[in-house]
Amino acid sequence: MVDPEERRREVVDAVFRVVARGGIQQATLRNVAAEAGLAVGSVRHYFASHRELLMAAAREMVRRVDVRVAAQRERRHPGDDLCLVAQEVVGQFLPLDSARAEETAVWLDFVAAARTDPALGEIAAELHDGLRDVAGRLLHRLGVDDPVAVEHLAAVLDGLALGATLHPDRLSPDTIRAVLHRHLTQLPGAADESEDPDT
Amino acid sequence: MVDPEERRREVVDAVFRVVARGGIQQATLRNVAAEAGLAVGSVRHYFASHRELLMAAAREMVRRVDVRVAAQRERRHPGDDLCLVAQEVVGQFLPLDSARAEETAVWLDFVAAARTDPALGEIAAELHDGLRDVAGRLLHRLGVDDPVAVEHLAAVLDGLALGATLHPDRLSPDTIRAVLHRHLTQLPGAADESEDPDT
DNA sequence: GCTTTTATAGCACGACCGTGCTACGTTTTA
DNA sequence: TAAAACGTAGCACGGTCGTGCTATAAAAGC
Repeated sequence: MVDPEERRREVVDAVFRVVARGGIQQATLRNVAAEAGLAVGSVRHYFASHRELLMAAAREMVRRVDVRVAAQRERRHPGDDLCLVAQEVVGQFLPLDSARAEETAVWLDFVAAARTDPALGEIAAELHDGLRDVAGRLLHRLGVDDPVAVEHLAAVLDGLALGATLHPDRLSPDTIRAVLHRHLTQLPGAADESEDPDT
Repeated sequence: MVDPEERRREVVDAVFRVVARGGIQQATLRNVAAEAGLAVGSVRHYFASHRELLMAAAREMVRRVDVRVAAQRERRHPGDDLCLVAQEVVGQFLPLDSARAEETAVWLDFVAAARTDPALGEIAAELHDGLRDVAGRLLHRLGVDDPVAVEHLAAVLDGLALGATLHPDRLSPDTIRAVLHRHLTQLPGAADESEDPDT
């Protein structure tokens, strides 16, 4: 009758809502089941354990980011201003609207939990690698190939996400955009051509 | 004959160790008491409730950062290379050695928890304001007064702390220093800082 | 038809939690 | 010296948690 795949997604969505509202420690089976409108036993029919539920949610987070990056890659055009494109791409990871603010909040809780949870840590590492990959590709297109620059940009993105999630009143979307613009326009070697003929 | 002040500090230290090892959700009264070598009732003699214990720990975190900043301010000399001084000051907030790595890990858990805990949130806001204050003062000394630059530097610091805490194997202290150096030497409007101590 | 699998729900157990309360030496005070 | 305060410890209660297990109705397969 019901698509198991969809039920799982519904439950994972419930996890996201619960975590966004009350933190990851509130993501108990009972709370998630109530949020999803199910009984605890029903949730456990789809997720064998609490841990598995949380890992599924983490993986879904990774998937959503991947989808977003792919969509952004589709949308770009060769004639666009590279710097503007870059801002849009990295903006996908930042809480510039309420939907992404919620996602970022969940992200923060998960990565913090990942520090002391090896299983989650693996997934968090995937997330971070993905971010660095995007940053690296972006910088390469801008003519910057310094690996330090990649870490630099990644740090700015993480820092902005963290700051805006923790203190949204002091780090508005406009300020985020300003910092982003500042960072991208100050890249050295962006205008001149230090082309690498290896690719 | 024990100094109550010192007992409290010992217990708070135990909190830090427990959080660093297993995350903030492991900082239960029982775990902290065991780590401190006390009974639960004894801990509760100094901290009326679990919440109060955690808030005391958070406040102690703020205090330590303040102490560190003050100490750094003492140490600087007028003739020093401003950029190097800046790196040292700002490095006080980053996990460049194991002690600070532990502190940063605890910091991450606390600020993540602060998102959904108003009491902790207030303390976390203090922390963030302090960081921005230091960043602003530093940039001012370097001849930069752009408020966006302050947010930019603060974001880099937060991002580096987060990245190094979550993935210490991929973001080594050397890399952190490189990113920091990169950020500080690329500041626009900063006078050329190399070997000209008498300005 | 009948049987097997699936979806949903609920109960009960053991573990851990914060906390109110009491007990009992030891130190300080009057 | 008697009394009050302090430091330390522990018990017990009510609550929440994950989870093993069972029940039951609906769907799927034969």
